[in-house]
Amino acid sequence: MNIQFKKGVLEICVLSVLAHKDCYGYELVNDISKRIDIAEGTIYPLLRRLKDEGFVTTYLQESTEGPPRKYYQLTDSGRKEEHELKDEWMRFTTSVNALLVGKNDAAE
Amino acid sequence: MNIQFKKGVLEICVLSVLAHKDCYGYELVNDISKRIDIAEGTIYPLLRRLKDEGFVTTYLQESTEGPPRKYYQLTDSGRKEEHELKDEWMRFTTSVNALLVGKNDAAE
DNA sequence: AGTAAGTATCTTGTAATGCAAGATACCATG
DNA sequence: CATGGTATCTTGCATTACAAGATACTTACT
Repeated sequence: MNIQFKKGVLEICVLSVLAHKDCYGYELVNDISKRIDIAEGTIYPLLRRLKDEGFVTTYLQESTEGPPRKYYQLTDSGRKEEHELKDEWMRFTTSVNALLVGKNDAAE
Repeated sequence: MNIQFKKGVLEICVLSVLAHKDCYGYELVNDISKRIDIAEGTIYPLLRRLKDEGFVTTYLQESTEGPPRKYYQLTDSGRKEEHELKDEWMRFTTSVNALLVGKNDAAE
């Protein structure tokens, strides 16, 4: 899969999944990987950025299956960001698709 | 507009426009800019890459409106690449959109 | 005890690409 | 001769995804 396509998009995917339920990093990797390849080396720095920017908060929860899990939860700001990014993504893909099908009138 | 979204996508846009007609760089910037912002500092290095990879060839043509124009023309390899990248882009956006609307059954 | 495998988090360094800003140069108009 | 539109190109920076590895907890097998 083209790595470049994912730039910026994985962030929306993470926010979108978190909009439905709190998740820990490892869980996000598994959930998102069903549709789009994503590596652990990608998700953890991304989650740190989201936290630094105030889009998520975290809480620890013990697990019987391994070390404690760090759950990520959307803030109000995160919910807003998720909405705005999704809108922007839709507008962007619409523009790109219009270009790709050649509806570029213009050229007389 | 989110710069990250464009990563890898502008390449398809350029190939797609060139699939319809030969263009020079400045013309590509103007054509594509109608739908998606693209800077000259982006297009020229991109066109150089496409040429280095054998996806396009070039020829010069004089202009009465300024310096000579360097036209870019798709090769067979370029046409193939355009087709493959477009397919990959369609598959990618389909996957992302499925994730964004939350059809992630899985979570029981 | 020791080892392996699954679960879970995190860091470091590298690669790729878009952009701002600038340099260069041709042509027309004032 | 200065300005602005046309046209090409380069340098250095910012961002993001990833491979590869380190760490550590739990279970299960030997």
